[in-house]
Amino acid sequence: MKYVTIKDIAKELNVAVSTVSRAFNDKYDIKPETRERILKKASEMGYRPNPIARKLVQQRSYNIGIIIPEFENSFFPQVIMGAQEILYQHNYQVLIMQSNESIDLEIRNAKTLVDNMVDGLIISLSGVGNNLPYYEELTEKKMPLVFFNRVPENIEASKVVFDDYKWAFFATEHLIHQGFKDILFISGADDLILSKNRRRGYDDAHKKHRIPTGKKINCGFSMKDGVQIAENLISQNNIPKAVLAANDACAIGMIRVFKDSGFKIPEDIAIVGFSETKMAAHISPTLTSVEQPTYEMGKAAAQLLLEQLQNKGIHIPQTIVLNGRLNVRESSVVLS
Amino acid sequence: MKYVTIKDIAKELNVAVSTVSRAFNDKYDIKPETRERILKKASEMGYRPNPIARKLVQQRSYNIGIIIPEFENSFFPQVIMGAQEILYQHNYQVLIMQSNESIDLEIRNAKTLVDNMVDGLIISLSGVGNNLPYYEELTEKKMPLVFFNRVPENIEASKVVFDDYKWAFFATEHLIHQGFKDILFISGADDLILSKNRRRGYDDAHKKHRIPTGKKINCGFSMKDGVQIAENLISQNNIPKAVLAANDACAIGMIRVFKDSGFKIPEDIAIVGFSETKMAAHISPTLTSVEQPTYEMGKAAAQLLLEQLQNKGIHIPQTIVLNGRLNVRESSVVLS
DNA sequence: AAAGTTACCGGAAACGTTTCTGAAAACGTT
DNA sequence: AACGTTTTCAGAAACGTTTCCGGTAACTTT
Repeated sequence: MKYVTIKDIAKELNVAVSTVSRAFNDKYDIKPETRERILKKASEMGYRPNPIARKLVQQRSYNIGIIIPEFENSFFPQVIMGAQEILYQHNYQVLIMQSNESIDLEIRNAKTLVDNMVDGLIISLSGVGNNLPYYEELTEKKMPLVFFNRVPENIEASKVVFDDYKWAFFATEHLIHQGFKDILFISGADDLILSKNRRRGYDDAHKKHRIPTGKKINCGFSMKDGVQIAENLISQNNIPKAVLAANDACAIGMIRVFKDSGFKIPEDIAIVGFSETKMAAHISPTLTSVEQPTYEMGKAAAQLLLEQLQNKGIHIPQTIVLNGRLNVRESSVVLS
Repeated sequence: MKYVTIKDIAKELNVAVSTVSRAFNDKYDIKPETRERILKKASEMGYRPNPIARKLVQQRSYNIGIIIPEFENSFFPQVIMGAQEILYQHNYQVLIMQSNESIDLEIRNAKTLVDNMVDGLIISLSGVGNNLPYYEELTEKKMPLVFFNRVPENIEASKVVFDDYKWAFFATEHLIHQGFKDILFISGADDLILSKNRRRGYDDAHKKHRIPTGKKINCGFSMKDGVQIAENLISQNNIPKAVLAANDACAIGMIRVFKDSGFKIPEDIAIVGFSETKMAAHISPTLTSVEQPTYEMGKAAAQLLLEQLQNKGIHIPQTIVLNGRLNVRESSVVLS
């Protein structure tokens, strides 16, 4: 590829490169006529400024990096759309990288983005481990950082989270109200705050209603995980009365296995999902699920980042907690 | 952010910057000992090479841009995963941008990526329009380009496509075999080759079995589109016996509307989807759908791009056609 | 021991910008 | 007409690399 540069224009018009540069950055002194002349010639020649060169001298890129664990579930894509909407409005470009649920890849992604001089980073963790020291380092170096959804516990950075405690509590209580006693709790890796909060919600709902809690299992957030767990339960002949699943994908995986094995849902086993996907309303039985404001989450994260970008230096980490909703459907309601 | 540079290392060790550079690019002459010395010091100081500076001088970035129309359906994310796998192996980074089904945004995305000196571009079109001249321009300027899935017709570039003709034909024939006559055809915008091919397949299947074709409708690829169409059909009281939908999202949207309105599927209306998603097997009724090798598509696109990157200059555009499979499920089979 | 090779490294230019410094030109003031 | 101000621009340094060119020192060869 051959690019037209500022020098080409300068030569063509017998002006200095600095003058051409000024024409494009109207904050400097330049006669309106020469400015017009340059802009006209530039567009004739098909000139486009080279952001790489600009980054190098300005030491900033107008790029924001977003790192997500996966994009098989529509959750993260939706968050990204929300963030993009806000960031585009402020002339930031968005670079997306996905870590495939691997902490190592996550760090590599973060480093590549930092090396490429992104002005800030929006991150959802693939897990908790040796990535945290690196993020500590970044905050010390004043790199603007916002975590969302899967956030670390002890890092001083802005965060956008969902009120997992509250809605795990409500979802559990809903199952209890429906008369279910032996409720299996499934959540993501134990070191995610998200999992801890849900677990507390689950526990407290049981406490409130003075019934003993059921079994607890950690797993990932994919359909495969749900399938795996359901198969294990069946082979151990240890079937709970109800399940609070890690997310919809997990729930749907379980539903399929149980249905295939002849269990009736919700009569034999009730199921509640999390992070409602579009599918919840379409599968059979329709799935009760906790709905999360994905789009809003992206917007909020972007806004927190913009704040940091604007007040360079002084920055008080904030945590925004978003509310949700429990959509009750067939998978958890026994008509009697 | 303060970065450690090659100069800092040079000063620290009393060597020239060129020597430090050589230490990192082992193709040059450098004494193994000094090389070790430099590498050791560099890692002590936490040096990381600045890709921006490197891009500027090398006029290449080791970045590949991928542009997709949307990522609500899992189709595109899966393709990306496939492409990433190959590209990572060859030390390329992947930058993902999504056009939100807008041609204008698509061009803006392409331009941003080109400005950022990506070495190549993998693209799936949001539509056909004034984006094509720009892609023509890019091919003339020797920018390596690979289109996939939604590809342009008259551009000399490598392409990876699905055998839409064949599988639209088979899917239609399947419906005919099941005894359905009045088959509605739904596909994406008419200017996509993909739509034309499917339409031909649909037409030819009818020709083969000597029955007249049904109505044809163009729409987008989202669930909303399916909902919209189904509602229209119902309000016009013009219900076909079967539907070949643009994709699973569209099919699922229709299924919901029809079910809510009291229609029985497949008895009252049979439905076949396209680009099978994970959901096909989980909704009720389970959805007959044409399965596409998404992951393979990404890999193939990446490989075609790598070829271009390697044989700089001479490059014969290739088109890879991938095969698929029809997964027959409840939504199209009437048990009698 | 002189000449020719080779191994290693320093210096500097280059990539395409921005931005600082200072100078010329135009203008206004007395 | 001399001076001060303002406007407009040219020149050059800088950002962090790579890479070309040339030079010195060491080693081979005769």
